[in-house]
Amino acid sequence: MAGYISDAVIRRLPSYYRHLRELEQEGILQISSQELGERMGLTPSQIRQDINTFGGVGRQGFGYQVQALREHIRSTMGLDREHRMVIIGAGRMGQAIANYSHFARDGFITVALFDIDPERIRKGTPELPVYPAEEMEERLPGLQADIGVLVLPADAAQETLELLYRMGIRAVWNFAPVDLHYPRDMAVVNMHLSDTLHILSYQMKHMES
Amino acid sequence: MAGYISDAVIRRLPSYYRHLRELEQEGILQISSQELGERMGLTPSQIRQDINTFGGVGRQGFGYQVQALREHIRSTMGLDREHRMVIIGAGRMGQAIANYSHFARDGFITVALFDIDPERIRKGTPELPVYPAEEMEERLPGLQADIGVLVLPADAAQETLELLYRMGIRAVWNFAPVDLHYPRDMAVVNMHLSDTLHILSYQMKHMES
DNA sequence: TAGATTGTTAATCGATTAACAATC
DNA sequence: TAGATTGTTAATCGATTAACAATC
Repeated sequence: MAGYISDAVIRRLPSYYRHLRELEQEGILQISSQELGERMGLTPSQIRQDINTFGGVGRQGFGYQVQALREHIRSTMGLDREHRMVIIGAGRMGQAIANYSHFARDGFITVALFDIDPERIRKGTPELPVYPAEEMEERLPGLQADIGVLVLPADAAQETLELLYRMGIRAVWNFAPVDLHYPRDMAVVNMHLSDTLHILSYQMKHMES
Repeated sequence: MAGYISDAVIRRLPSYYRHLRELEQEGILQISSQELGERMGLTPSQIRQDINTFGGVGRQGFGYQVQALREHIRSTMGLDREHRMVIIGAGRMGQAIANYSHFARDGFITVALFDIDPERIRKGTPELPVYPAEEMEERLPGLQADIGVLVLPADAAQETLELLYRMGIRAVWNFAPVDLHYPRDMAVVNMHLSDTLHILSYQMKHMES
């Protein structure tokens, strides 16, 4: 009976995971909330609160075991199993995502891409096939994918999400610059590239020179 | 004298901008906080609070003028001027960012890429040159760039940021999976792809099936 | 044991929501 | 004018920080 974890904490989970992985690589075995806080830019108090909400494993007087904590967060995030992605849109960005090795390291493997452009379809390889978008219905069942990645024009995103849903896919990683509507039993996270660039622009403009 | 805008509001600015642009394309001239809230998934109350903190321009009894509001947000975010980006790392992802047309539409143009791989350097074109990383110091002044985009391995990101800073660049868009340290007169936003994928994984695992 | 650091409760802070008077 | 909807103040909610007793 894992307790409720607030959204704010969930958004920090990947950061914890990343920093603990770094610590592990540096050969650091245990760390206090004080030190971890300094590295992550959080207060020690918040570190302890966070770790407790997701079932932390600290030890008074010593701190936290780096490896144990990382393993715990890893399984909390469901990274202890493999995820199979299909990418809809095989342009430069779609191909870049398909080939980005960091995802594979965490168990996210791309099993296929889809596109409407014959040129892009021709560029598929046996390991990373690019199928015609019109074959999605017939191909998806065999691919056993659980994540759909939308890397296509904004106006095609909504209908594609709906098709993925009908085909049983319940998770979408959306790179199209639109906010999608989706059923409650679906998980969607957005990767709005332009949005973060716009925030950067804002910060540049309002900098304490 | 533009008042203080909280971080929470700043993070929503791009979303306002995106939705207002959509409304404009649909030919909608004015909208109430009620309707805009429905589209954006926010309460009318929050819409009004937000718009007021960034100097909104509503009219009692009618609502907000779509175009005027969009223009206002556009200039608030500093999108009324051109930004010149240099991309450090010309792999698939770096090239995908360089060629992503949406950024250009908002005035973010890529003026050059840098890389250490001769193969990638050779693939540069006159419009999108890929220079050797070792030439950064000599080339950057002439490029007149104001944004550095880091699309390189995590262990090279920090030193590259520092080099960019020395060369006068005060804004960094970071795709490397590390948290960087930077001076207070620098703006950095992170695009941690893996982080959002991990959040998706969490949500898949904890779904109300 | 004594010292250090967690786990946890209480206090504070900030952001969101509700309510309603102002006004177009 | 009457109706609608904003602008803004007050109430609520949630997240962060502070404090300290528990305990390794």
